Amino acid sequence: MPQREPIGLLVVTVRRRIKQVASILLQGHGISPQQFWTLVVIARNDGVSLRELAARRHMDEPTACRVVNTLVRRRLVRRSPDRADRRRSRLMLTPSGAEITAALLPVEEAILTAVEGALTPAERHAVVTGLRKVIANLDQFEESQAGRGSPTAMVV
Amino acid sequence: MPQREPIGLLVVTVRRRIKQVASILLQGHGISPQQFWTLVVIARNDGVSLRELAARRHMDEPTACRVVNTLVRRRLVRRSPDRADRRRSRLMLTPSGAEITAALLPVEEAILTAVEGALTPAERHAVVTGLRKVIANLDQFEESQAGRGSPTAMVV
DNA sequence: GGCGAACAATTCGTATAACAATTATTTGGG
DNA sequence: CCCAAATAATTGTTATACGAATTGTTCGCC
Repeated sequence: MPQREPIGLLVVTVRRRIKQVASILLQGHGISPQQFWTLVVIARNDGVSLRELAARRHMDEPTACRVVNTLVRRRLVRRSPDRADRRRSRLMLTPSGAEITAALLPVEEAILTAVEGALTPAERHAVVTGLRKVIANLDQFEESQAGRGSPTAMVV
Repeated sequence: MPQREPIGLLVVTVRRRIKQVASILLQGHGISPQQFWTLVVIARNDGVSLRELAARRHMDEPTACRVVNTLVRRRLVRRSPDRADRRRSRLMLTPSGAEITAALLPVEEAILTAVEGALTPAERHAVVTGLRKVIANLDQFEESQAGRGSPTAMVV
């Protein structure tokens, strides 16, 4: 009905639908969507740091840390200490993790198709560039609002 | 700079940024983004049912119910029994709720500008129609996968 | 070499939101 | 008229994710 449906609401809906589709496709695998995406990133980037993992999935580090914890507990992922930097640990799949993930890679493709399959390349491009512009605008807004309430703030 | 960044990831980022901007703009008002959106819907649709409220913000009913609970507890919203149907209750702002919401309506406008302000009408239209297409495609996929008891087909 | 800033990972608390199941009420068919 | 199905609201449980603060480590710089 609403002709002027805000982009924000559409975005919320898209996100929920993707998660639902992922849940359906993952049924019977004993893997949650969150765990699934984490496994895929590690499979494609063997030895990533937690930071990189979080950045690639656009989630924050505490969240990534907790998913990794559960995956480590389930023996699907292991942390290997980084010799060059002892703060860092490198994430990699265990053999059983690699096995499960290999079986799940088609799921990733299916999700991508379910999301973007109906768009022509031009439509897809328009959506991507549009959303990037939205993100840039929101970032700019946040920067312009930064530092409010700070006693040392003097810049207008 | 991934050239083929999936729409799913962009959507996640947009959503988080919107929430962050809303949080910034709501600082000092003692209102969470979730509560804010709920108040705005009730202000614009006096006497809505919980169902309508949930549909308008694209959240499910239990979630809406809980937000309403906290708003009722804070004396910003009240439930008025519907005489025609005793299952239903009509949601409306209390005087203090109306006062607060009136002060917050500019915030809604600011958020909309922060999100969509950088887009030309054509860009905006491309994003909206593209995302609608994505949602339709995901819905279709879910239906084609039916066989699971999830009749929760809410509004689109 | 050592000290303070920056950084990686983590823990903690909490907000948000979905699905499942329950309760109370209304409605429609026989 | 009454019972079965549908409906509106709710509670219960769980997944997901963010912000703040902590800990251990490295780096910049004098």
